[in-house]
Amino acid sequence: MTRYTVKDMAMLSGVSVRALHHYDEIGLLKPAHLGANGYRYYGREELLRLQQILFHRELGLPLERIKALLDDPGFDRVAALKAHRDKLSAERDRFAQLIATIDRTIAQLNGERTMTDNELYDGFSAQKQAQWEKEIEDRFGAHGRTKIAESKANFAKMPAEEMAAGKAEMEAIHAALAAAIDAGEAADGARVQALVARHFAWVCRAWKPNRTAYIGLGRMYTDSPDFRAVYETVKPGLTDFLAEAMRVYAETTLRD
Amino acid sequence: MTRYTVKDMAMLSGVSVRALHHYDEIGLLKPAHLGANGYRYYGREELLRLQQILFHRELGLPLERIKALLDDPGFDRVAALKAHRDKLSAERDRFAQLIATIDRTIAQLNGERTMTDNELYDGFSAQKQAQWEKEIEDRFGAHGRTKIAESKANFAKMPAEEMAAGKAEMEAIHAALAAAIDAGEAADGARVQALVARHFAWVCRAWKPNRTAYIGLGRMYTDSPDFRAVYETVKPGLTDFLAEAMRVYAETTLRD
DNA sequence: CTTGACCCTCACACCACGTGAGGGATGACA
DNA sequence: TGTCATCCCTCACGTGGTGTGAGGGTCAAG
Repeated sequence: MTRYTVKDMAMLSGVSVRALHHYDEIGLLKPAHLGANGYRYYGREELLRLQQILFHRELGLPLERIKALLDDPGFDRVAALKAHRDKLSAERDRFAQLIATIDRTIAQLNGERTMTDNELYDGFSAQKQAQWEKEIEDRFGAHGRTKIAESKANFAKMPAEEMAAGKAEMEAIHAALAAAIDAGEAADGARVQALVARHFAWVCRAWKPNRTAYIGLGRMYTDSPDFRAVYETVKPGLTDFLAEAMRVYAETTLRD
Repeated sequence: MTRYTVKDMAMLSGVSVRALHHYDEIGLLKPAHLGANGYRYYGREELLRLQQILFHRELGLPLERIKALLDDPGFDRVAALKAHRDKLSAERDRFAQLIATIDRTIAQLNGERTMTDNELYDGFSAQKQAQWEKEIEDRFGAHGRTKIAESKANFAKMPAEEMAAGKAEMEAIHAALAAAIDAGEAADGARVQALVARHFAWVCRAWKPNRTAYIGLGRMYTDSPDFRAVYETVKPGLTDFLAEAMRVYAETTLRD
């Protein structure tokens, strides 16, 4: 029977020895056996549990909740792992997207320098237009895919803590917009416009649109069945409401 | 002149009011003006800085470091973006690794489950599980406690005929290479080169490459995300280590 | 002039560990 | 048989980035 010491576990898993002590303290991961010397000895079962713990921790769940999850007798390991897999691959896609955006931004910064010297505005604007269109395609595809994957999974059941930070922000905005609709607020009202500002800021993380671009994004929300499906599940009427609010925001605060 | 209160900033950025207070306290983000009433008022400048802060924070930088970065007058945007890019791609790779690990775990768990139902999977999963245990034993287990170098030497001497399947042989080589990395051995060292010879023999089962072809295979390992994900799951750094070892092997013992 | 939603400053609580002190156990080698 | 390095333990305080009040002032609308 394999017997791992704390150091072994630490090396195998990458967590610190102190963390393992902590997990023992709070009852999250107890050793299989305690030696007469007081040493902690773990087995294969504990190694697997630790792996589970780490996957959950990766997604930002508090240890207490992880404990509750793993100790739940109705806990399905494979299902949990598959859910993890989906979330991780969504996150990976988001990172890939951010990387692409950064690359383009760097290229743009470099291009801007030579542009001031050369004053080749035409080619630049055409290039930028193409770039922008491509960006929307990228963004659109990834966004829609992750969203649909999420709603296809048990979106309603998912605890708030399990949301990744960026997604949580988007969700928060959607929820606030839905609440605004419920409260009968107008799309051009101050509160809604503040939310749209937040939405704009969120979009700007990956891509900074000008006035027409932002309006175009809103129109894309309304015209695309995929997007519409997603938004309408959050709140009926949200799609058109948001697009209209975005139009107002763009026309009052953005430049072309 | 736009004037944002703490709440405005909080809503726009998604940060809590408390966090803004904290950022003020530590000098990371100070308000543009303080009202006679003591209220914090922020402007567009601060909003932009806050976005920068959040971007860095998302990558896990401590606030102190973010402050130092943003306050550095010689702050190079392009360099910062490139650093971002590197970190993001590292994160993306790490996610890819985790995904691969999850897939393997799921396969393992499924194997355990279907084992009772379907005997076809039985041999496969048992083999894989045994292999996994063996790898761990070799590196850290109570059996091979004598010394890593010893068990590795035995491993290296083990004739290929004793291996049940080609897959097992490959996995054994990977495990031994991982152990070599742990032992701090060099890619051009004798032991590692012996392992690469074994790897070369394995490759030759299906296809006999010449010098450049074998080097190219190594480069393919490093360049292909799929390959990289697999190798990095076995041991971080294994991909590049193996490729380098292959290059040395090819240049010293293969012809063109 | 009230009401409710803001704002402020303390100040203590929290999580998931890091860090170090002080001391025992183990095992390879001289 | 000692020696020395490397493990192991507990105890306990420190840290970062907030959350969560308490206690009290400010502001805009009705």
